[in-house]
Amino acid sequence: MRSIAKYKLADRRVEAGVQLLRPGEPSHETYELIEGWAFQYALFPDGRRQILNFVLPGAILGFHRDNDEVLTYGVEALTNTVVASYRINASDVFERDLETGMQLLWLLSRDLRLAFDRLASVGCLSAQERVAHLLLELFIRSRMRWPGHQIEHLNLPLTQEHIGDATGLTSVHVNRMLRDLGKRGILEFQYRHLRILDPDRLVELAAVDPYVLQSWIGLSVTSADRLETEVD
Amino acid sequence: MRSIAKYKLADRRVEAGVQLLRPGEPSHETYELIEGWAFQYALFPDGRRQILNFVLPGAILGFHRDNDEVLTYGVEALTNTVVASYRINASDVFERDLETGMQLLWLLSRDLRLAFDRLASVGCLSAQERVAHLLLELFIRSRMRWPGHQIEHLNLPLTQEHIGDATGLTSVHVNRMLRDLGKRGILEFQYRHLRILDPDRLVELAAVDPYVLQSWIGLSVTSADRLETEVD
DNA sequence: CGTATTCTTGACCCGCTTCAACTCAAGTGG
DNA sequence: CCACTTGAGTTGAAGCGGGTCAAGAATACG
Repeated sequence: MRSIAKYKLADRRVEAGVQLLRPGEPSHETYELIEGWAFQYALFPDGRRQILNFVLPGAILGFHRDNDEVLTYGVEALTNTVVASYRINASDVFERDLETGMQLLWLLSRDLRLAFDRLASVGCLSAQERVAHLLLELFIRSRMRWPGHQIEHLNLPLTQEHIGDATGLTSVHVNRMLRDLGKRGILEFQYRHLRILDPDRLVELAAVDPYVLQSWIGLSVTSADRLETEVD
Repeated sequence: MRSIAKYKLADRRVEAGVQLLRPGEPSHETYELIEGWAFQYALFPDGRRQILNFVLPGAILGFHRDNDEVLTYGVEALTNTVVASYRINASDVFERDLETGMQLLWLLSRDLRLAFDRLASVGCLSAQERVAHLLLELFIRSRMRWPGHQIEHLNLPLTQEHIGDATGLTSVHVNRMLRDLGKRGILEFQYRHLRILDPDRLVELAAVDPYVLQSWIGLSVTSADRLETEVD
């Protein structure tokens, strides 16, 4: 993220559970997630919540064309995180700076893909398939982001309630599905710790098209590469 | 769409029901929808289909960063349409052309919002609310696009099966919900013809946050404005 | 330690699906 | 002009997947 760094204001530590952005507020600030996990969500009047996307480092949050645009969804820190603030909007970017624009375009197109995948999952699949689908997605994105860790073994900072809110299920039923998946020897998820037992059956159960899978891997790899340049 | 016009190859007539882009194929061509309706969809091995987005004129379809990228979703013409073909990719755009890049960024961010809205709807709402939500969205987008027509009266080229595939319901149950909505005096939808009977109750039933509604209106208006420049 | 989340499990219930039959409109060709 | 076809809409009956409610167990945390 070399190019966007020009617009940087400050780094900030944000604790788990804190609302980075709230729906209904005007978005004056644009954030980049530097460290940790967060998620974007939509809220309904009756209190129901839909998790729209889980956010890993490198993502840009709250970017809009106009600074006084009102946010229609929120962002909450899932773990303790570090975020960078920027003062930036679309006109700034494109008048001055191609590289940044291209990065934003790439990030947006990745998020759109992920949104489409989850929409397809929630709209078409059974409860068990949806849970499998989500965990597979997070496993792959996380693995590509931090390739150093042990195979088929991963810490996911999620409660079963988060999984429920992301898949359109109740946490009670998520629990049953996780238990089933364990009994069937496909995956285990306990104490925020995911272990893939049978990758092939997981991919099949999650009804993930080979091309979709490839695109997840591809986009995550590219994302990591891209972020490497951030260090220098 | 003045700036993107440089990359234009040809206009093409496409009949209703034709697949503009198929999942699994490499995407050599980028299209702009000029006239008519289309929709983007994901397909599962067992034949289930999720409609991801309904596409109105002005949208860019099949745009990717690499020309040999494989498509993970398809596009089908809903009515007879006219599309323009372009030979273009991300590197082209940004190395040469800011204005086009900005348009693409804007279109992508609009599509992401719509995807998030539908995801929230499918994940959280009841069958009746989902149907109301979808029809309200299409009503507003269509109305903003073609503002000339009669109030609260609109032609939507959808079957109940399309509504079902977009909302994650069966067409049978969509039928029952439409019937209910009619009896309750909220809206009528028959013979591809939508009539809003009680806008206020519709907005409330669809659980559309005022800010979301505002953003739909805002983005559609802006879209129309933007597209106006296409003519000159 | 005690307290608060989170997880787990069972019993019951309801919204939506499934299956199936029938209606209705719009062609199409003899 | 009517018989046949085809796709969409309509309605009912029965079953099931997932929700709801509730109570208890496990784990994290101060």
